[in-house]
Amino acid sequence: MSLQQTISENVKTAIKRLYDANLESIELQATRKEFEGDITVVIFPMLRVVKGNPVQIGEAVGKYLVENVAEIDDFNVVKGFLNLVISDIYYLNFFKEIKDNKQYGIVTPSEDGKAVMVEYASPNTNKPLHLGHVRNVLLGYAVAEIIKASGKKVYKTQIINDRGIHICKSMLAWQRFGNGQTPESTSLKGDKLVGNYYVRFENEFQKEYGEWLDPITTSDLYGKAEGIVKSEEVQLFLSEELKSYINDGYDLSDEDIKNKVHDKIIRKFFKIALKNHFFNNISVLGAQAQEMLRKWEAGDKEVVELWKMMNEWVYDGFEQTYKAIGVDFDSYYYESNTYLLGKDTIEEGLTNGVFFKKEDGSVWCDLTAEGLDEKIVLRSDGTSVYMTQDIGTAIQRVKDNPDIGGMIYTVGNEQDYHFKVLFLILKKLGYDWAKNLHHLSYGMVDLPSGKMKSREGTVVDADDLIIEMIETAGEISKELGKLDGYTEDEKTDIYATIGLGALKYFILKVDPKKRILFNPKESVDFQGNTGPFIQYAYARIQAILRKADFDSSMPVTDIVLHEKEKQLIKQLELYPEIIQNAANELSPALVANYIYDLVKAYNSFFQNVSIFGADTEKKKLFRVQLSSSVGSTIKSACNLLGINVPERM
RNA sequence: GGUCGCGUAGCUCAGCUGGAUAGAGCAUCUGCCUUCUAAGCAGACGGUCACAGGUUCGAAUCCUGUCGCGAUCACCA
Repeated sequence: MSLQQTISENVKTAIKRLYDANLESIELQATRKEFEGDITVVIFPMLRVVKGNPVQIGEAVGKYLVENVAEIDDFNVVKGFLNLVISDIYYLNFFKEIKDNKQYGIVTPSEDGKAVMVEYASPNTNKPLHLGHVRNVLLGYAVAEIIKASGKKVYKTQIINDRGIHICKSMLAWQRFGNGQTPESTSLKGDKLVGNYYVRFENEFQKEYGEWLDPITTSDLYGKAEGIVKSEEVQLFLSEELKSYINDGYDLSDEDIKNKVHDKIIRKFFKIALKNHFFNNISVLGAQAQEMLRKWEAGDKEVVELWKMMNEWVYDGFEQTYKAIGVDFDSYYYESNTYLLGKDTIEEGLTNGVFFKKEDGSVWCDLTAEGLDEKIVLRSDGTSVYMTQDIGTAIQRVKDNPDIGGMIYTVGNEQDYHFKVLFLILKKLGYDWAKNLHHLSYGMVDLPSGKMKSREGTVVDADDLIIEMIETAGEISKELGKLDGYTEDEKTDIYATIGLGALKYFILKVDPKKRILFNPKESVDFQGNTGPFIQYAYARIQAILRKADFDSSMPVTDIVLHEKEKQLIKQLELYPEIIQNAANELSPALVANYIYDLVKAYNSFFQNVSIFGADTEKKKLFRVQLSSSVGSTIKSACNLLGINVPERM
């Protein structure tokens, strides 16, 4: 029985004996720093069944507990709070139990238990990975590790969006302007090379579009747009935009200015509204890209070859990035393989009434009863949509891994609605695992200037970012000069550990739901609540352990604990619960914050309590053991976040 | 407009299923390296927890409304 349970039971007994009343539950909390004690019983809730003064009740219960519970040494009552002082013996015994357990806090998955599949990364194969992907990958990986540590089997997977018009754009640009360039011939990472051609396509297309759009008067634009855009949409856009012009101080009572502003807004509107129309119906490049997609779908040999070649380049590039970040996958699913999946399921669903067919032949799912809209699951021409393949892929994944009991999708919060619908449909289809589907929804990573935009060149490239972080770590390290005497290779390793640690912690310490503001100029801190702060504490502990070249394995149970030592043991005590909470909440931030608290407590101990200068041998021994235990807990928790710890820094 | 999420110190964030005087880091200011790594420690300064109601012995936390920011509402993925 845990101490918390013991206390709860005894409080109940005390209330029963003293007041002849029954309590269902007892509220316990850690005692606040400014009061004496370790665990606090909150008296207020008891007032519902016990009539009386909370202070008097507290006194009475406290007295009972001290007399009847061996672990409780003393008590005090402040208002309605009964603060209990727990004996050093309890903490020393607890520490004795965990000090040699390298797996402390981690639950080994049972063989026959259900597995959880975690999907993350999910890149398109036309562009390199950027900061947004970094958050995705770090979150997904960390959540997978945390769930594993909480006692479940985990599969890590991703879905690669390797087909569609966006890929054809890069392919076409490479074909037309590439002159046979390859990653080898250019010494570029494959994803970067392909990304360059995607950008090239966009530039060429914009040129073409601009030429078509520019010489035309606004009245001509209205003519072009007939039947494509509704006039209400134009008006709505106009009135919204006008507001911002008025805010900016434009004087719209002046006819001349008014007309100019109107003209500008109308052009802006049509530039957005007609883009798809232009691409689909007028653009030469657009027609070529679409032709390429048709050929790909028809299995045209040349196109498929090109597609395979360029995708391989991209995959190589991605693998390098994943490796640099330090994440991995157990399986890969490719959209080109899964996009046709799900159709059979739709057919089945039609016969048993989950879906219905409209006159034009398109198939829908009616979710109005659940407060959502109707959702299309099959086009009128019988082809799949996004939803169709996600249904198919989910089912396929369970077929591939029959022990799957649930899945987690790491995808940005812009797709909240999609996953709500997906999970609902899978439930309606009657899969028992559908009740255990979760969308690990996270906020966007934004820049001070707003969203990252590739056209404005504000995308923070993942590889560049990693290199920058490592360089910064190197510079700081050199300034401090603590790694003198290490080889260049060893130094490079340590810089990478620190730079990546800073980046990972920076991203993971924030609640996934919240959006992150990333300022490339200020970049990531190395001081305070940061990755290096934690790594530094670990490195210091290792220095202590290196110096303690004597046998320190003997348990110590008969010393008086220093306040800082007690704090540390209490913090260690929390670790198993933190892992379970983080797994339930799908929140690596809980682990990150836990490590931070643990490290703060250790640093305080380290600077205020002398380890080798302890006044008795036993205390010295104990402090070395405590340091060791804190060190391995830091390492263990950092592992859950994918953060490495250095032996020295 | 409908739906979802967010709003806590100048900035970046904690604050668990409601509990004591709302906590950290950065920034600013004070101290501490001839003793175990100062990427650290000890301290000061800094708050109408967006706003208004409600539930409660007790609300940053739960409920309702308002405001602000973001996302989403395709036979795109």
